[in-house]
Amino acid sequence: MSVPTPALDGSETSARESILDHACRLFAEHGFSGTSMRALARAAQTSQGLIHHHFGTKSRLYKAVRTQLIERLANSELLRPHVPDPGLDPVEELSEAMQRYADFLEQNPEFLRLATWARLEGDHEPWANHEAMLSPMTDALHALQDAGLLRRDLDVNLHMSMIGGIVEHWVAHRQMYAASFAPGQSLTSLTSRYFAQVARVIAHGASMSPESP
Amino acid sequence: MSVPTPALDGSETSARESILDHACRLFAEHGFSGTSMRALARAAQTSQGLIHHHFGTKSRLYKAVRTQLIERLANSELLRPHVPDPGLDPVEELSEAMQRYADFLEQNPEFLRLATWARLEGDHEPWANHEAMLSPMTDALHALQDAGLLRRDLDVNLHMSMIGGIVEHWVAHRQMYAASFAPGQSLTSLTSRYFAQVARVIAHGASMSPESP
DNA sequence: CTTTTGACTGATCGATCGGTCAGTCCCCCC
DNA sequence: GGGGGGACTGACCGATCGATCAGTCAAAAG
Repeated sequence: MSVPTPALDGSETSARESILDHACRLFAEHGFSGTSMRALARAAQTSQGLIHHHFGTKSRLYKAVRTQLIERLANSELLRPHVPDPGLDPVEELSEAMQRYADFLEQNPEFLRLATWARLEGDHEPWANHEAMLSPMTDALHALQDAGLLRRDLDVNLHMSMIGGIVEHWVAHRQMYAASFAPGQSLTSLTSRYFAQVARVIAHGASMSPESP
Repeated sequence: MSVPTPALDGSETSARESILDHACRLFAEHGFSGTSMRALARAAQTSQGLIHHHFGTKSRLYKAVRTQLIERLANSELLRPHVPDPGLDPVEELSEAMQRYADFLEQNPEFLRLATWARLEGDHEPWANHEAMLSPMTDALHALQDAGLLRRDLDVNLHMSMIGGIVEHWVAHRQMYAASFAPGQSLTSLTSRYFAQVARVIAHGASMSPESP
């Protein structure tokens, strides 16, 4: 157990970590049943037996990949408390929050893909502690309600689901959308245009409306 | 070619159609690489050789499934022009439009799943004629803009992407969301609550605002 | 009748799958 | 020096993969 070949001051990646990284990439790319242990061994430049030596079965390796990914998320700056710029417009604030989430998903593309594979493949294992992950965001929305910046007749959980869904859906489908109605255009500029418009609509629609029913 | 065993007045499904239907179900359930020809033959109560006799390779069968699904979509009531209820509030109108889309996706669960599998598996074949599919909806949104019911500074394509993304994301993730923050609650009632709230926010935020910038 | 055509089956192919295992190597401890 | 333990390899196992093929059978064509 413990660290295999006590790690050369951690500067060099061990074979175990290399396997884990390549497994993450391949599982995200081709899914569980689409990734073979032989292909993984070839990618990680090791033998197939060594993978079983370190992780046992393919399913256990898959769980190890998921566990590592959850840890990466827990330590990411995405979940660190965010101090909002006080001089920022609520619309810009929402737009930048969505952009931050989108940036994280872009820079960690395995996240969305692996979560989607898992959902399709009926993997109902605990992917992450959703409540702990989302609670800071729900707290922030509740604070907005208390501050009179968010309509009180809105269910915070549903509102957060909507915003998160918009971001995830865009990141997953942006290439298709860009090719469909903005060919040749920069993907990042289209993305910022998208979030700016979405934030404008949502922030206006969800703010304390001047016309109360 | 033509019809295998001229079809008993079409009342009984031929073996070929049975294979196609079961293939659609299995591909949607387990994906392309997760579905074996043997499992399909077992499900369709036929032999593996017959599948190859009718469809050639597994890939060709997959394409046949997709083609059949596209035809089903083209003939569905979803793409038939919808006459809006003139006495309906814009918020209710939007809410019901989203609910209609969600109902279609619920009643044809293979659609969303197969499209998601295809996207993950890097299937860049033409899934459907997107422009033809979405043009009636973009036309409707343009009409709303001309009628002064939709802000003119909104890109119609982006707005439609947002609404469609919200619906698709909800249908795909509703069980997870329901289990997360509404356990034991009816899924349909939560869904209608969700679309009602989302429509309220979007319709207010996207309508000609009393406060113009 | 005979011939032909196409749906259909079951056995079988080579390749690849996940997983196992004996054996080698090398570092560490006594 | 010697022995124990974990990293690591390559050959190998039975099972399953997609695909093929000879052959059966019934209906249509001649």
